[in-house]
Amino acid sequence: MKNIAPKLISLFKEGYCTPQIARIARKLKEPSTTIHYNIKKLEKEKAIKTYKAVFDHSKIAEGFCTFVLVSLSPDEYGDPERIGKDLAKHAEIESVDIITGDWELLLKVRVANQDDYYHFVKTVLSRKGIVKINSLVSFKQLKTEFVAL
Amino acid sequence: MKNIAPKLISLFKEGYCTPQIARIARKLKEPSTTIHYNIKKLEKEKAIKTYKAVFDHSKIAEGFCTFVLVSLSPDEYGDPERIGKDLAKHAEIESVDIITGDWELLLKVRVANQDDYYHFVKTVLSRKGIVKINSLVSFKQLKTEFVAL
DNA sequence: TATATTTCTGAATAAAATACAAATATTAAC
DNA sequence: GTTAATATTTGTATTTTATTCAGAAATATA
Repeated sequence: MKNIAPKLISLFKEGYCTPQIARIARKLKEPSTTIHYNIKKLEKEKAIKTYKAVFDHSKIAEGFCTFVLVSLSPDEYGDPERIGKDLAKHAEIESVDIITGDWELLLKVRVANQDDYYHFVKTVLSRKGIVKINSLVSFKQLKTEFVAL
Repeated sequence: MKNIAPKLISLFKEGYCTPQIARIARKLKEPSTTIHYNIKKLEKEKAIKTYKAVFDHSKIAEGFCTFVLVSLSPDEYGDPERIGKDLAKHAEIESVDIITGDWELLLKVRVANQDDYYHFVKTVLSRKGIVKINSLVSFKQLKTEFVAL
């Protein structure tokens, strides 16, 4: 057994997909070359960043989803981007936003279960620069990445 | 001029994309039929929900992004799913989660600017069932949908 | 060990994407 | 308002890719 699925999931999270030009052409009742031209234009303008898969995370061992409000220490406060970009490297983190209000960062995190989340907090979020976090656990997701579930 | 881009964006938000089997096969150095088999299996298991595009939202008139904490009225409190599913229908809403803690719902919203957001709050979020909201505005997005920006 | 089931893979086929050239439409300059 | 430059649309030809299918190999089950 080659166990290809995990490699596919990893590739599909960020890309390795492509538009279905012929299908779109049929749907919009336009020539496929016209659709092709317009898609390439959007790509050239960098309006489209990538094409990717959306998963049912409960089926790929990522059933536990949380939003994490992060408070930074005074010395990092002025440059949340540095820590944010560092956190963004982790595969468990779906999104990183620098936000207004009482907290500096908002993360969306996906792991398999509560144990794994505890481990994630201990190893990734317990670090210099982060002084406090507040985890909002998602009981149920009704929509993700513009896709209704 | 046919103005095809908006239609493409609309289709690409939820689907109309497909895996690049040949490219993945080259990358993983496996026969393309093997890759094909494994992808179809993931699809059959419903682990993959869809294939879609990820946009640079600032380039498609969705530059203003907020996270909205929502508090429901006591009569809706027991069934946040009803309101949540209703909200999920709106194209401006990227995600809807039912969460733990002081708030019942967490929305991720994308519109063009602050004016449009004000309009969105007035028309979509000012409704029976929602008693209070708290908007966290995203200054800068470092990662979205697992894609670094 | 025998048997069923799943996974892998090459060969043949069907479908789709892309490159190209020409026609049409839009915009800008004067 | 005319002309020139630029952008968009679209058909044809070509290249690339996905898909089907049958059988082999591996794995699981009895």
